[in-house]
Amino acid sequence: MTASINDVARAAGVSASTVSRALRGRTGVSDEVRDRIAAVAAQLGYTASRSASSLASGRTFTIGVVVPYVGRWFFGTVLDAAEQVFSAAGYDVLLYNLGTPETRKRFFTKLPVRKRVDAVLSLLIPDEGESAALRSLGVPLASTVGGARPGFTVVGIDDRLGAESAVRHLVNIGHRRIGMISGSSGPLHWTTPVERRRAYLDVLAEAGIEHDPTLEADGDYTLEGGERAMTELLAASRPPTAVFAQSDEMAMGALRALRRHRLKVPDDVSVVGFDDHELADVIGLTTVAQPVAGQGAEAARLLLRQLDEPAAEHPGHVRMPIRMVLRETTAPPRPRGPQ
Amino acid sequence: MTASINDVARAAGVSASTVSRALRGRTGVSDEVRDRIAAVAAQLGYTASRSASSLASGRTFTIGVVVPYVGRWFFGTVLDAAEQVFSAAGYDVLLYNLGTPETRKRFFTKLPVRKRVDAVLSLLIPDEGESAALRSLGVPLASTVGGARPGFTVVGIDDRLGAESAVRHLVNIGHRRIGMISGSSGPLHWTTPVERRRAYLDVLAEAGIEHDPTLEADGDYTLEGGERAMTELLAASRPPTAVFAQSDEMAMGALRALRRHRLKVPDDVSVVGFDDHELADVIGLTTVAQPVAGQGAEAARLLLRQLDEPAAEHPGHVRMPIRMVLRETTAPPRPRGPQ
DNA sequence: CTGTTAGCGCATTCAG
DNA sequence: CTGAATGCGCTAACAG
Repeated sequence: MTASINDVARAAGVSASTVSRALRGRTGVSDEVRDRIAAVAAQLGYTASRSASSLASGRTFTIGVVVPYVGRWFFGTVLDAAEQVFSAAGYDVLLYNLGTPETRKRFFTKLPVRKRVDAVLSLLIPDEGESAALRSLGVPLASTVGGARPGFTVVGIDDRLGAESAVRHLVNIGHRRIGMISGSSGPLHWTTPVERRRAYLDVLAEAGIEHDPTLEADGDYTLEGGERAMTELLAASRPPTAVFAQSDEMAMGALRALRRHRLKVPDDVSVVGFDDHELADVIGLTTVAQPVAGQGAEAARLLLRQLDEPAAEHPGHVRMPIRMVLRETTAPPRPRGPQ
Repeated sequence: MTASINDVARAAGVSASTVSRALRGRTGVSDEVRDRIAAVAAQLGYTASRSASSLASGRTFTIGVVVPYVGRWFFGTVLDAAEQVFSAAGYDVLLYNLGTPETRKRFFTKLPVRKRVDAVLSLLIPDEGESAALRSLGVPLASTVGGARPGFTVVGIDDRLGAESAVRHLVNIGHRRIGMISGSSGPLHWTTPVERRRAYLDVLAEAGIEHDPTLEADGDYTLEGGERAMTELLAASRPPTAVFAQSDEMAMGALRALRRHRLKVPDDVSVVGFDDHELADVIGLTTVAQPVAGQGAEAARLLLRQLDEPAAEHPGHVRMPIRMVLRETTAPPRPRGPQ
C-alpha cells in the first residue's frame, strides 16, 4: 500500500529509527542525513501512521470536541475557532455531535474517546456523572459553557451580568410587563438558563415589578421554540410589552411569531436577545454580545497550554467580556399597551 | 493506566484473542464465556484502543470530513447530518476545517488523513491536484458540492435549474434590470457559481434582456460580501430593480445594504436568494430551497455503503430536488423604477 | 470453541 | 551521530 517508515529507511540507506528522529525534528541527526531522508520521504509521499505512532508513544495528537449540535450557529462558531487553534498546533479534531439523548448517553457510557485523544473540549455542560466519566479519561479537560467545574478549565461569560443588562435596558426605557423566553428544557445541571432567569427576577424585583409566571415560556434554545414561546406569551391574559429572549435564535423565533400576529416590533412589543448572532445585525436585533469565536479560541489555547506544561498552574475559570448592543427591536412602550 | 485487553483476559481467565472475539461480537465464543468477558470488561471500564486495533486490522472506523468553514450555516448543517449517520454506524468523525488558503494547502500536501481514515467526505470542491491527492489515499470518496468528479460519489443539486427558477421568477413578475451577486471569488474549479451565472445569462437572453456587466458583483458567499456587492450594484449608473443572490447569506447581506441605503424591499428592490437558510423564513426571503441536511445524510449513507460493499456498483452522481419558495422580498417593480 | 503465534508501524531505550 | 532490539495493544491466522 502506502510507504512505511521502513521503505523510507531502505531508500535512504539508513535505519528506521533515524528516519523517525529525522522527520520529527529530533536532535542527533546530521543535517546531511536529515535532508536526504526528508527528500526521500517527500518523494515517496510518506506520512507516519498515526495509529502506529500513537501506539508507540502514547500521544495521539488528537483533541476530542464534544458538541450538542454543530448545525447551530453558536456551536459552529465556537468549533470553528477552536479547530483553527488546534490544527495550527498540529492537532487533529475528533468531532462528537451529541444532538439526541441517545447519542449523548451512548457517548458517555462507551466513551469512544478513551485512548484516542490527548484532551477533550466540551461545548456542552456535562452533568455530574458525565463529568466524572470525562475526568476518568485522565486527560486535560476544557469547556466553553456553564460555570466552574472541578477538573475543567472553563471559559465563559458572566451570564448573570449579561441578562441583567438586557432586562435592565427594558426597564430603563419604561417597560413594566416584561416577558422572558428561556432555554431551560435541558437537564438541571445546565446552569446558563438558571443564571439568566435569576438575573431577570432580580432586576424585576429591584425595579419593584411583581413577577408574573404567565410571562415566562420555554423556547428550547431554538428558532421554532422561540416562536412557540412567543405565541404562548401573546396568549396570556395580559401579554408583555417587551420580551427578553435568552438567545438570539429564540429572539428571531419570537420576531417571526410577532410578525405572524401582525404585531409591530418595537412599536407593539420590544425584543432583546442574547449572543449577537451574525444575523442579529441584519435583523436589527438588540442583544447582549458575547465573544463566541473568542471563547472557543481561548479554551483551545488553554487546553494546549495544559498539554505543553502539565506541571504548571492553570486557570480554572476565565470570564470573557460582554456588551449590550442596541439596535432596532427595542423602544419605549406605547402610551397605552396593546389591548 | 487504563485497562488493556490483557487485564481483561487475565481477570476473566481466558486469552486475549478470546476477549477480542467476544467483545466484537464474532462467532466462535460460547455464550457463557462471552457474558463473563462482557461483565469483566464493563467492570474494568475497558475500551479497546483504537490505535492498536487500527494498526492490527487496518481499519480505523473513522471518516475524515473536510469542510471549508464549519461556522457557516450551510456547512454546519451538512456536517451535522452526516455526522449523525456516521456515528450511528459506529464511525468517528475527524474534522478538517480548511478556512484559509494556508490550512487548505497544508492539508492537501501533508494529507494528515493518510492511514487515519476509512473514507473521506469533502464539503469543498477540490481542484485537480487536490482530487488526485485524495484519490491517492485509496479510500472511498464522497462530496456534497460541485459536479461529477472521477473517483467521487457526488450528491448535489441541479444548480443550473435552481438559478434559472430564481431569475425566471424575477423576469415573470416584470423585472428587466436584474442584478446578480455571485460567489465566484474562489478557484476556477468551483463550478457552482459558474453554473448559476450561466443560468442567469441564459434566462436574461431568453427574455430578450441585454446583459449589463455593471449589474454583476462578487459577494464571496458571505454576509459581508453580499453587503459590499449590493452597495456596488447600487452605485451603478442605472441600479437594478431586482437582485439574484447566489446564496441566502449574501442575500441577507444585500438586505442589510438596502436598509442602510433606506431602500424598501421589495418596493424599491426585489431580492431572491439560494439555499433556504433556516433564517430565510424569519426574514421573509424568497429563495431557492435545497435539502441541505438531506445532502449530507445521503452522502454519508452512500459512503458507508461503499465501505460495506466495496465490490458493488456505486452511483457517481446523485441529484436531490430543489424548489422555489416565494416569500416577501420579491414583488413586481414599481411603475417607474427608482430614479 | 479456545489458546498460541505473529505481526501491524512506529518510538524508544540502549549500545556502539 | 546512528543502528539494533524491544514493546505499545490489538487482530488475524493457525493449531488444537
